[in-house]
Amino acid sequence: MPSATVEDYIKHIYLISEKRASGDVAMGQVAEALGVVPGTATTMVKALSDAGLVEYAPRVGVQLTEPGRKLALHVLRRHRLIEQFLVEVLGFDWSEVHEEAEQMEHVVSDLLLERIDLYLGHPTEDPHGDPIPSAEGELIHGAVETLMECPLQMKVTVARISDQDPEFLNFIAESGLNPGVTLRVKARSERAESVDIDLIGRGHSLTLGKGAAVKIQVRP
Amino acid sequence: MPSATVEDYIKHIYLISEKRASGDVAMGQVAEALGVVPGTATTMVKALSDAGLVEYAPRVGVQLTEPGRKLALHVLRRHRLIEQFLVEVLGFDWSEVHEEAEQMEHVVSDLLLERIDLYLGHPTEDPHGDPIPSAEGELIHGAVETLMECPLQMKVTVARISDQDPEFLNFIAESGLNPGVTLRVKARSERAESVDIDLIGRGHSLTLGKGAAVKIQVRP
DNA sequence: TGCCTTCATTCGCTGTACCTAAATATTGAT
DNA sequence: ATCAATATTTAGGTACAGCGAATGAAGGCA
Repeated sequence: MPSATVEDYIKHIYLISEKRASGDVAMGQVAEALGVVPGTATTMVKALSDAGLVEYAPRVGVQLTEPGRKLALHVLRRHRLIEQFLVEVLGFDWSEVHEEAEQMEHVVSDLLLERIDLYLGHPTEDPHGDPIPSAEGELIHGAVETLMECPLQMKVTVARISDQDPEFLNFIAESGLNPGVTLRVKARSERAESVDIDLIGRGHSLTLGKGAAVKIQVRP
Repeated sequence: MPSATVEDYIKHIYLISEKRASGDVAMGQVAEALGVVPGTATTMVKALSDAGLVEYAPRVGVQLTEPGRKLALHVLRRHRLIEQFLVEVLGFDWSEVHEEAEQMEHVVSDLLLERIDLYLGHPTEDPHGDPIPSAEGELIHGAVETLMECPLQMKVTVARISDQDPEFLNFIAESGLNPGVTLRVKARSERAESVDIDLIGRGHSLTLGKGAAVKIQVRP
């Protein structure tokens, strides 16, 4: 069984490459995501390569192999199902479940995971709107755009908040921007790096900076 | 925060000394319980001693200090609440929860633990009848006797099964000896090392060997 | 009494995962 | 085309938790 460290590396490499869309993930990114110095990441990634979980090209970057991708999705499934369970069943706030799930994802057995999945009725998304991979390693992620990209004036629904920082998530909740809420982007200013949005139903509007807006993903 | 290894050592030292009632726990027992070679146990116990969790007398044995006892009870609380949760909420069989809890007990936060406790309505016993220590480190264990000690013919209730082996627990369940069941010891044979018991209500009786009988604890 | 078995301890070594510091390669700017 | 800044790799070192073998103490028994 892979160690918790190996699972963390694979998971983060997956998450970065999912975001960046380009083939290779730079070692600097890996080190940064894992909170280790670059040298540590290099050593570890070489070990992952020996284990057949990644393909590693020195001074170019790293890329998951098929077994690596399978493992990443499995870890993500554990993480997201745990988060959903903590919120739905044990009354946790969505802003406080990430750290807890981060620990638990490395110890829950497949048996427990499937019981959780069953108990929750096979959910497809976690509390942040992130898709939950199936037990077979399939992942259906609806086409989403950030608030910086979506068409102006169109009625859209918040699908996903791509950040796990409790502070930020609390801010989102206080602003009424939880997944499921519908809104419209009224205006966008490139030079001010801000967007004006209108919360439909709620009748009030607010302005977000670019940094926050790119973390909020919506679908039509 | 203590490592999972430290928690395991402290927990097992507590469990052994609880059973044996004598002051010191021999190093051999510790090594055996942890599944390590004696040398490893010696090294680790010395480290625990430096950390103030145990009192260690070379060639005599080891004993928990007050902080050590606190930690042991805290770990046991985690373990037993998790077991109870898995059985009560997620429909696990009591014979299959031990291994799962063994892993989870090292990662659940205090916050999560108290939510579980609340969800279950502050249970005082786990599925095996083992008492659950309070958050403050108190442990109330009702006076119990094994089937080898309790008075003959007296109506007693199964309180606790002191074994975590799934095979044995399945046997207990199949025999209808789960905690809560009432029975009467009809006869005991010292030379055959066996006891005849009568399941009250169920109307049928069975014979157990000493090895099994000492693991079944009852109260009047 | 002295030996022998049992149990415990010490010692040297392994693997994992991390670090710092130094060396080297790449890239972008002049 | 060269050089400075940035990124990456190598080298050497630490802590933890384990193993196996050699060594040491303690009690039982001839």
